[in-house]
Amino acid sequence: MKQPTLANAELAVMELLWQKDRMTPRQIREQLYPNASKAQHGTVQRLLQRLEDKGNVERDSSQPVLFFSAKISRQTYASSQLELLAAKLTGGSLAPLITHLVEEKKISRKEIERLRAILDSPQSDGGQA
Amino acid sequence: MKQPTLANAELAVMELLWQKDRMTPRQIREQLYPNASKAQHGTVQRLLQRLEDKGNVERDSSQPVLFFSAKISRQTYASSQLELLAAKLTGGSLAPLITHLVEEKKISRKEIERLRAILDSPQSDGGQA
DNA sequence: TATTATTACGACAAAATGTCGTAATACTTG
DNA sequence: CAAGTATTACGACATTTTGTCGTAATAATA
Repeated sequence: MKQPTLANAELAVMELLWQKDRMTPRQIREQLYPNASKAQHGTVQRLLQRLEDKGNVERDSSQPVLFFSAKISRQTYASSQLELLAAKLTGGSLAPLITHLVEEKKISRKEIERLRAILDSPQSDGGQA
Repeated sequence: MKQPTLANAELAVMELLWQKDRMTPRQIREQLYPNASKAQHGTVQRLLQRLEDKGNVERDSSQPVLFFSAKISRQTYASSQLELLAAKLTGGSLAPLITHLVEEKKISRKEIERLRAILDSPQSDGGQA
């Protein structure tokens, strides 16, 4: 469950997969390297393989061509990174992080309203201690 | 203002400085490497220097011995990392991160109450758009 | 069956990280 | 004051991580 932090190039691949749901290595390469030089085929393959090793991506070999898709959603990844951050810096608690941003007025009123709405929603009544 | 992400060994030093306010390199070494071998003097010095370069730490040379102290508080650093995370993954917005955690019940009720309290506090009414 | 696309995988260069050694400086004490 | 010790600055590596590329093997297609 603890997602390792992804490097930039890896994240760029995930970004694509979060948008298009499933892509072939070729499609990914064309997006990442528009000037599609011959060499970059391997680069993409390499990144995909590493992402697969880390469990962020999964392949579908049932088709004539390979397809890759995100196994971890953007929000799942983002949240796990947030948990990681909290674990490393604030004993796992989010409150200190948010508090500081609020005090420094780094969060807009609109954003605060959104957060309030989230916390007031029904789902937020089921958390375990 | 954009704090670069600190590496583990660097963070370990910051951890000490966040607790003790100011320390000499020697004190830091004794904490980090209890079996104080001769070699580790330089390691600590190196870490301190890098942290200073990154602006996370500052030195006080006015005393007979050097003193280092955190220039960036834990919360400032933590929050800036949170902003970084949001910028990279959710277009700068915190709502999706929190939402997901709430939905997955990764946030305890107690924590939710704390967050509510924060967002309901007076300070949270001054944010810019 | 040639030709081309696809896939797997090894190899590297560059950068970041963690560690150590040493030379220079300051300090202490016999 | 001189010898020894602690302190500091800084350079040098070994390791890891990242980003990139090449090539050999396989599959698809004309």
